[in-house]
Amino acid sequence: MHMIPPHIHRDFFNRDTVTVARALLGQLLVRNHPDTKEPIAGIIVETEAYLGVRDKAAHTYNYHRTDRVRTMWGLPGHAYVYFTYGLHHCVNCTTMPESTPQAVLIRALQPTHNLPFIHSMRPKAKSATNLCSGPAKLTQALDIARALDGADLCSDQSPLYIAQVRKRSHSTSKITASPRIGVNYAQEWAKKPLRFHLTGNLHVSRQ
DNA sequence: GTGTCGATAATCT
DNA sequence: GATTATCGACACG
Repeated sequence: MHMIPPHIHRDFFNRDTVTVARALLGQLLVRNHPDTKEPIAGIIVETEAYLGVRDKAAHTYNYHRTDRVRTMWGLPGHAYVYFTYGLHHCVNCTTMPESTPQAVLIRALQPTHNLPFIHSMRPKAKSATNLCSGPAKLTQALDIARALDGADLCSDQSPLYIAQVRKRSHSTSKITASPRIGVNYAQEWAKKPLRFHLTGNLHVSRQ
């Protein structure tokens, strides 16, 4: 595509987590990778809110605090990257002030920048809408792993950051809310509408 | 298009 | 030793 807009301000993340999850839709996730001159990026089209110590689906439920989730307890606007299912990485944006361990999981991107790199990392993807249509697909596509845990999302010098495409108050597309994916163990928290996606977008993990 | 199932290892009990 | 904020392959039709 074309020029990448400026990086987002930390205040953006220092807000209610559901507000951030909705406001992130339409913004750009940008990866500065040492092996490629051009940034790799895509529009965020699907997110989930994880509401910290009282949310039974959150990694920080019941004040859980170990090395893995250290980043979630820190400042807003940082990448919380975790490894799961023995195979996959997923990336979150931390929200709320320090010591309020909440985050937004990025679940899908619409690729916009450096498509050759994305295709090289996802050689078996059968269609353009299958490149980044899931939380572990997009970390494969952008080569995001545990080494990026704690990266500052509010600097264009960072290996991973968010660029602000639209103003926080101005919505360009309709947003659909639905239950989060893969959290059936979380009892009453499994049904809450904490997943958000751009209505009708073809790059989401599911409609 | 749908559904089922195995892979695989860090993390926590 | 059990669990897991997933994916891709394969079987259907």
